[in-house]
Amino acid sequence: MSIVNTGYRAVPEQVTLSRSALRHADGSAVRVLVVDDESTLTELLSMALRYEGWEVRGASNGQSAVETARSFQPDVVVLDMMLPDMDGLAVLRQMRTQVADVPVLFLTGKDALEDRIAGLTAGGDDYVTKPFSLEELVARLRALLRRVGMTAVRDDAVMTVGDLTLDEDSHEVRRGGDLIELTATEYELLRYLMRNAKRVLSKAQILDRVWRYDFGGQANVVELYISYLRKKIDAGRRPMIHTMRGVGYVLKPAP
Amino acid sequence: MSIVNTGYRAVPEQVTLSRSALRHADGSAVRVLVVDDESTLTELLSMALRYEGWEVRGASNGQSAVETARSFQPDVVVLDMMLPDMDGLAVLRQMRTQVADVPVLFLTGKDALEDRIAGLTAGGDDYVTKPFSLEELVARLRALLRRVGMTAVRDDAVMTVGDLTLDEDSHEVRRGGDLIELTATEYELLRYLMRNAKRVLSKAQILDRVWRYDFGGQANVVELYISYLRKKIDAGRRPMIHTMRGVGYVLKPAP
DNA sequence: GCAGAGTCTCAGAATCGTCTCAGTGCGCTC
DNA sequence: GAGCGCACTGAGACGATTCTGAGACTCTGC
Repeated sequence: MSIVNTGYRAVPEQVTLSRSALRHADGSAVRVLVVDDESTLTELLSMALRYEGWEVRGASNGQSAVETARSFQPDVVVLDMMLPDMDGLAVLRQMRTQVADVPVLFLTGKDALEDRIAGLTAGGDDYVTKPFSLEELVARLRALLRRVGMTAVRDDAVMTVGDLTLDEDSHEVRRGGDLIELTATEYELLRYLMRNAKRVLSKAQILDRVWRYDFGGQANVVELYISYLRKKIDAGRRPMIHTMRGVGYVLKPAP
Repeated sequence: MSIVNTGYRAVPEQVTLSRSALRHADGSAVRVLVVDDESTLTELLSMALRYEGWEVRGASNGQSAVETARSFQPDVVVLDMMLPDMDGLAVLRQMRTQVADVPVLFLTGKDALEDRIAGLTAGGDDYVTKPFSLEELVARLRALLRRVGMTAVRDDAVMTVGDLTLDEDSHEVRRGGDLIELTATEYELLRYLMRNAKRVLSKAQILDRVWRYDFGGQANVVELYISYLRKKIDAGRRPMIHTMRGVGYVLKPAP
């Protein structure tokens, strides 16, 4: 895990996000199969998804991916298109013979090859390009699971905190009825804050989840984007975003 | 233990805080593995954590850390990033092969090296920078354990003493429903007092637990912060913070 | 290739938190 | 009841953190 960087000092943090996991009707945890040959990425993903409360299994090549799919019977698969032994589409095809209709989230490199997977989203699958942010990846997975009807405990496309709502399907954000336009980064930051409403999040945590895993820039982007969000969401209203000096930020319903 | 600080004379102290330890369902104590090559720090930590009622094992290098992890099967690990033989992340990886999913609290030096650990909080692990205060470290450990579902005897994110409540997730403090804003130091001091409600704490004890272990300043900071806290918590109410002249302070429910 | 939007860096300004110092008050002991 | 210490608190210095404006750079769509 020599992945990322940037300079945040540790800061008193709550790392207590025991989030209520998305579940099967019978109460067992969601099962995710992660297939990637970069072991650091697989580790990072596994940790993040376990943290999400899900059960994770990993595979580093197409061969074992197919085998694991058979025995593990995952609810969703994260699949790198670039595997050493097999083409991603071949893996997909074989995997579907083992687990009919599993939704798949493809990981693709930057540009190129886009055409190879164009058409895939038509089948309900989806893809993200590397490097991605963990929040983005998790959001996509949740969307896939939602689509397959893994409705689960109160997992809705619409999130609400006080008079603030965020619709994951339409990307629409409203505060007290007013539509608010956000850029992609602002949106991701807000979603993360909302998913963890009333919980203090350190800048390090925010950076780790909302920014791409290879982000190497200045740490104060977080402050910057918090200030953008405030202008759009809190302007002229009871503030919902609060600074906890030396600790981090919290979003909570205005009193 | 030539670590610590400043000029409080030894003073009649209660060293009897047999606090109800966070436990496994079966009643056995929480197991913590502390890995650091500075033996003074390891000792300081071990004492503090045993005092917490936990079972502690120490290791001074990566090699033995991994071995100890295997045999000891800790519930949580405190791991210095700077070890003589191995990189902290390498230790983490090997340790995880021995004890799947143990949460880890990393210790890092000031800045620098930060790059090696960015991304870690994403998986639910956490870190503190040296020099830290013992209360902060313990709070983080408790948060990690809480997250892993080591729920145990009444260990909640919300603490209550009389009509005073403190929420460790949101950092929210209320007295009789009124929200009270505290600075970071005030908050830590209050948490310590609440964790030891009805117990007299000497200024030396408070200094040792709430201030960083290298604090070298004037001893009357404690008095100062107690007075800040009184203004915010006791103002105009039945006082909860009491001075025991020549002994220390107690926090207890207003009668 | 140009315009516009979005993202990020940098640096200065504003704000806030921490701690020291010193004076005052108050309780305890004799 | 007097005197001595301990405790409390106001003022202010200092340092750290956070905020924000200006601008560079990148990417996209036309």
